[in-house]
Amino acid sequence: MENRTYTADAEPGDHVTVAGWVHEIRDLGGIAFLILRDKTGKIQIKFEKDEMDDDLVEAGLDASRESVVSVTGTVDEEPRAPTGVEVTPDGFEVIAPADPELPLDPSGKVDAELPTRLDNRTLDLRKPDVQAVFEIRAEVLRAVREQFRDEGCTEINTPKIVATGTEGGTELFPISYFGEEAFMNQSPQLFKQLMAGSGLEKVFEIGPIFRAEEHNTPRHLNEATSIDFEGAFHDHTEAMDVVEGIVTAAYEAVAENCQEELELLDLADEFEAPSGEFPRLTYEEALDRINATGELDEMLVYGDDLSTEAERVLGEEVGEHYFIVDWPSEIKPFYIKDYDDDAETSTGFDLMHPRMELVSGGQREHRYEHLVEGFEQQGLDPDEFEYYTKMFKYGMPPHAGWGLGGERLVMTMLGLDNIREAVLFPRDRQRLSP
RNA sequence: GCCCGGGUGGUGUAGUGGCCCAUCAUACAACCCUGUCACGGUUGUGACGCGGGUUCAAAUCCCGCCUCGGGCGCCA
Repeated sequence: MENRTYTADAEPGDHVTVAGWVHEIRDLGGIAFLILRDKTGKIQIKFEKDEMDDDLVEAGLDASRESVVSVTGTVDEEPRAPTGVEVTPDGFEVIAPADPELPLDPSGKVDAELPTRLDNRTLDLRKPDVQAVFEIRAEVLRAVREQFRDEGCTEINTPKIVATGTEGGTELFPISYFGEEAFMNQSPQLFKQLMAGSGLEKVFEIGPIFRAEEHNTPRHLNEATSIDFEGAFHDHTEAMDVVEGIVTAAYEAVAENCQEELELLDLADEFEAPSGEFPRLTYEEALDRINATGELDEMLVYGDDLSTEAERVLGEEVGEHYFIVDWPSEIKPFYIKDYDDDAETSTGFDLMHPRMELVSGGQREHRYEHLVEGFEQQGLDPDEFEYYTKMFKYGMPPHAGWGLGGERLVMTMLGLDNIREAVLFPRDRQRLSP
């Protein structure tokens, strides 16, 4: 739109055209105010009934809330106006009227529940605090990319339509691929490993992953954004160094570049980037600390996986991001390498936020025979994964990597109650549209 | 997959057998009001998820269905 001025840029003395949505109309009788909202904020438009053209006043006051309008007029300094300036219009046009009956209230006077908000995401995202979440999400992704690039990683994009599942375990969405059975990929795991063995060596991918699990919780999605890393000649401790850098960079970028958004979310005072070095608890230390709290009905013993409750208890105990390392091999996937001097202990690790798991990773099994053996022990047919395993015959370096849940990162960073708030159009057990 | 708990005007709610042709807020409509900033005031509009059952009487109790949220498992 030519000659459009953002409301935030309207200076006293200017003659401007502002365009946006009708936020509210307050009619006081002889004088009325229309509050116009755009991406940058709000501005007050003044209608003085005795002193202005009747048609202009009528057009302005007849506009329904959330209609898109453009207003041309003079900007004046006005201490009584909410932003200190107001526009006296000489032109007013309704560009796109809004039905007076709105499915939710973008002015935020009346709350709407999450399903209502998600059904009407466009209107929901007219609320500044909702916008702030997605501005921050964008900044997180930008900072993560920059940090990876600074570390010499190459961004890759791998197929989301695949012939076979990644590593077994989670359920996959089946699709028909020209009549052939195919699946939506649950993880870029196998492909990024193949690239770690290529000349690219250090790669990352930010992309969707699909999981057909019928869970129904505030921290699961069936389509999520995974931030993945894989590095050749990395061991698991070096991979943990990388994830520390990534998570810290994301927090620092938000602290530095998103003050306005943090204020909208009432987080400006408390928001703090982590130190950059997360405690690395061994699995056994984690068990001891959980058991020491006495909060669990039953003491955990070696070999137990950590239940949701155990994770919560440990999170409260540690109070910051932390790693759990040195898991028993039996409860970590076969493609994660065991220690060379201790076949019972895995190099797998998890990065935890006090509220939930954020990352899982480890050093990969790069030895061809061990890998094929692992497939067989899992009851998987190595032939189906031949496209993958065969590359381990042609010089596959030791490598390590991890996957970080993008929405979980944003959710825990901002203290969101529900992961769906961190996605524009979430896909969950109940929701396939919009 | 197993287990809980919900669905009342457009939105968010009150109401757990008769006091309910259903409360309040917001919205919408009309009128009054020249400095609002969640403007205020008066009047009005608008709802018990669907189907069946129990009862003299059902928003309220029972059954089925639809639908939503949550807990666990599992995971990012």
